[in-house]
Amino acid sequence: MMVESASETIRTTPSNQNGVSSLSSQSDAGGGREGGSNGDTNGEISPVDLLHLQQQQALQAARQFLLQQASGLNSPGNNEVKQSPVQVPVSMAMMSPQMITPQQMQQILSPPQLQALLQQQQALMLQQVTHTHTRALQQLGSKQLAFQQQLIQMQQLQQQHILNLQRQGLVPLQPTAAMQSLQQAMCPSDLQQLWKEVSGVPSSEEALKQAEGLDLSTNSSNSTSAFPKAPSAHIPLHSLPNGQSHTPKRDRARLFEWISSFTKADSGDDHVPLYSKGKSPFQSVHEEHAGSHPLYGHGECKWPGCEALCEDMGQFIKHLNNEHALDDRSTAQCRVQMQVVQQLEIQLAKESERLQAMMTHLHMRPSEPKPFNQPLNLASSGSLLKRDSEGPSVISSSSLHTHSHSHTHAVGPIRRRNSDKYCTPIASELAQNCEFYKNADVRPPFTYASLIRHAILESPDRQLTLNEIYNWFTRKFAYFRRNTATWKNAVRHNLSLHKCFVRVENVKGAVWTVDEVEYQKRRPPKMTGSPTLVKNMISGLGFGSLNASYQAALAESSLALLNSPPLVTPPSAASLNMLHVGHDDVSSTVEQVNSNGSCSPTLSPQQYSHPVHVKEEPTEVEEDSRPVSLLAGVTHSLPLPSDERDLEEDLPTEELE
DNA sequence: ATATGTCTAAACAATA
DNA sequence: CTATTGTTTAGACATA
Repeated sequence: MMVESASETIRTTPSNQNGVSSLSSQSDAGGGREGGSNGDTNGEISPVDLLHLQQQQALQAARQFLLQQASGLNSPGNNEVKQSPVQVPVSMAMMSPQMITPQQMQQILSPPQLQALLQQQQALMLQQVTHTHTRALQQLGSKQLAFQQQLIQMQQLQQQHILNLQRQGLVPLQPTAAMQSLQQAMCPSDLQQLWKEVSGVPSSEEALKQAEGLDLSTNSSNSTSAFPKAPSAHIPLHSLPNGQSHTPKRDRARLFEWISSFTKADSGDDHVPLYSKGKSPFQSVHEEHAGSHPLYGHGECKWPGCEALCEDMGQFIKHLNNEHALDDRSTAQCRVQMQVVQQLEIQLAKESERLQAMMTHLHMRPSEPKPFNQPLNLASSGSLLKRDSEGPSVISSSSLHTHSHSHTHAVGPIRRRNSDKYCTPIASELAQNCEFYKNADVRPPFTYASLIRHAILESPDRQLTLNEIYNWFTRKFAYFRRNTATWKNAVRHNLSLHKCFVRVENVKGAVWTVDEVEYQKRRPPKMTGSPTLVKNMISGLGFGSLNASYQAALAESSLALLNSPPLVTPPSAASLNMLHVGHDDVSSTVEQVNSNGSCSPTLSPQQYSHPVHVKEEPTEVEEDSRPVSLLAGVTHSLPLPSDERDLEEDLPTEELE
């Protein structure tokens, strides 16, 4: 009862900094609702309606923009503006400083590109001016109108991005009255006319569907197009040896798998709780150039910041393989692009939220389905999820796609380094994607046992009551906010079943602790790190078919592989481990080294000396001698991915929302 | 074919 | 008495 209410609280609390949760969570599975609620019934459009429509259009435009960012593809026709050479800089502008540092930026962007950024700024201003003629739009065909409108909205978004950039001091301050000028340029009557015409074209819902169709098709056809940043797909750049272009074969293979894992376009089955292998075929970067290529357009390479001229596809392919091979730089750029997309998603969410706030302020009812803020809150986006009616819900591929963008890194900066306290793969994975799991209705790729262990180890005293464990689950994972009976039973089952969980009588009741020795003993799934397996696990996280457990174990394995800190396992050894050693070998290697290197809390000497058999005879754990505190301090020296850690350094330990 | 590990479901007892 | 907590068993899956 208490638990239920707790989880309910979490569910309805805006627990992410995107702030969309609380708003969009109200949306139900109202796919059935047909638009129409825009209130343009009698040809009369209130200012509020206009506002709303405008926002919708903006969001739609943003979404399209986003899709193009994601795909890097020139959709035929109408996107000269969006696909201007300054595309990357503009996108970069949207990144928060936490996302990408100026240094990174300079590494990735050539000086000319940075300059282009400034030019973009100028160009935008010019465009804004040109749009003072929006009246003329009325004479245009409706489709053109719609497009123009999208452009306008897009520019609004871009302006905001520029603003962000300015905030970072990356761009000299310039007048950014874009929105105002735009809105001033159009008197209400203009707008009315415009919106009428626009709304005559594709409804926003239709547009959304189209967009999603595009999304999907893009996703499935371009391996480089979408970077769902599958929860565990994180390959720390620093894990690559030296920042050199030379990349050991194995690592190359790893990178390749990582990248191709993004191609997964699997539509989840219903009823399957568990992450399973991506069932989509392995789509390689090489398979997709059947005449066109998302990275090739207008005779030039569309790789962010490249623009190399290529006469034909063949030449482009050659260029692609030569210049954008699988190396650190390319991977870095991939990540950047990933973050670009994520930032766009965030922006989208913010716009959605703003819309909601505006509507609320104007005493509008929460109003009609807002397709655009759905993607950010998949856990409750009924229209995107198959759910509720059939037990465990699974994110549909489209939502997955979006989702992965929006949440994975959406909150990158907010990641809690607290979770990195323990050098386990699950810890770093959770640390990196905690927001993702918190908001996405995706089952985490870990076994119950490992989750429980993590929960316990994460607690200050390394002990939790059952209820606290429950709460941890619901707090950290949207997935565990449903079907409580099932997973709670599983939790209890695991607690009882595994020797590694030790029940300890406490003053205020019983708490559960972890016997790390037992835990380490416990599971040596001899997974021989099959690259394919790993890839599948990564790409298939959480979606698709059944079989939970093993896949979870495998997922953990793959995580161990992918997250194993390079400092601990030297490149050569790492690659060896990767392919020939069981995952636990890797992780335990890590942890052992860590413990030797005085950094692993989990395998500290204290732990080893800790009584193991408490189950039969509950031993009293002396609260004073808890090894925890002593270990906690060490965590900062973890040889973990530094670029990630830096960002988390100054954050409070636990953010509870 | 077997062992292992996991998940789910369920029955049941003890406790708050 | 009810709800929670904890234990145990059993079946299903998947892989080594």
